[in-house]
Amino acid sequence: MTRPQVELRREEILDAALELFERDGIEAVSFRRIASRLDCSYSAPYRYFASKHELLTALRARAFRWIEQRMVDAIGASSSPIEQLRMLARAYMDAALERPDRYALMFFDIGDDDLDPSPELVEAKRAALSVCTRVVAAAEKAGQLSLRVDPLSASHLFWCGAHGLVSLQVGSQFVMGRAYETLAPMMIDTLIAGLNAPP
Amino acid sequence: MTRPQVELRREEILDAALELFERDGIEAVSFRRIASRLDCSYSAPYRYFASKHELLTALRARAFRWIEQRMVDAIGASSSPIEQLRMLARAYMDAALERPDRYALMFFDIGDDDLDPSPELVEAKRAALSVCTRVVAAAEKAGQLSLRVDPLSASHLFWCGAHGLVSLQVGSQFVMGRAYETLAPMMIDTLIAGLNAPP
DNA sequence: ACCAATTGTTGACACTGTTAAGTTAATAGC
DNA sequence: GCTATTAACTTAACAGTGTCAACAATTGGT
Repeated sequence: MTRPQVELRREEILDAALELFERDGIEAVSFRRIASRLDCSYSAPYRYFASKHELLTALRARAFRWIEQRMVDAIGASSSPIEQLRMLARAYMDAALERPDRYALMFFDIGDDDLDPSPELVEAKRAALSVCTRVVAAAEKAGQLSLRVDPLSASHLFWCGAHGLVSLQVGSQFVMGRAYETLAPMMIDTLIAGLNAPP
Repeated sequence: MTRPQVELRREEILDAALELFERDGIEAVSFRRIASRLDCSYSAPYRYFASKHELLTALRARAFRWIEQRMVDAIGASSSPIEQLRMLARAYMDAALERPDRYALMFFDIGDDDLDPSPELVEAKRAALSVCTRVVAAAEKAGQLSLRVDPLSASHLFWCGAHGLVSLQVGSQFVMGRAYETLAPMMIDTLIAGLNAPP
């Protein structure tokens, strides 16, 4: 039986890791468990991932591509840029709350990420953020958003606002006195209004 | 030699845990290491903390009280509520970036926090958030902030905005095209402008 | 068929959180 | 003062973990 290529094997390992993660959370992801699911020895995955950190990093890159796709799908449903912006934000937050563990994996894993920046992960993050930047720029160009600041900064504000709200909500980590459902559009609308306001 | 009270011993253990944490990060915090620092056996701390999760939770509560104090100190430097709001936000973000590991401990530890909500931690979070809420309410009462929404919701938006920005910056987790130093006041000013804008 | 490189296996090391059983020290009742 | 009780602590052990080194099997090229 011919063995699959390296890339395929990597994907197999990531598939197994993802299954474990989605089912039983981050603590269930271990080389031993992955190996038993793949019917190989616990040390075999080391041929493809130098460390657990590297494996989780690859998993995180996947998650960023996933949420990017969710945003891309969402903006396809409308043609008005300002409406696209609202739907993009909504899609981002909904995705995060739909899979809180996945979202936590993406952001709540401050390890030794400074070393070994993983080009794949950096690129996945950049691509996801750029969806937001493009829509903001389009909204400005269409005259639907008269930005006080440059489009890139503005898109950062939207991303930060959405991320802040959603990451405080994930795992109901913070008890807020107002419901997420009302705060989510409130955040986006307030940022839009603030960017439209005269300096 | 008379042994100290239970509360004191708890604090001793937390002190040791904090030292390890501040010096070598979250991975250095283990019952074994704490015990060796306290010259007791590795199992002794279990008399005071039922699990590692409980110990980390107590550490997190400490961190929330710390950042609350930073905010309280900051608002004392001014008497204009709207200026207090700006300084509070600044103090919050500065504190977070000054001690990124501590900030990560506060927020990036999605464990089994739903079970066992730890009244101490909940109260510490509530107290910290209420500093922000009070200042926002004061600014509105003083006519310096004409809120489109209720003060509690508005304070949530500020908190989320600051948290979002700062938590993407912590550990330079996200490569943004604009510097944090310019984004931080931009976020606060945009939210203020958005809240002041007519509906 | 042989060699080299890739891939997989086993054993081991040094850790970890956690529990159970046993030991010592301090305290309270009389 | 002596004892009974309880609290504090220690040791041993279990079931895991990431990681590495030595070894075996398998593959592909010539």
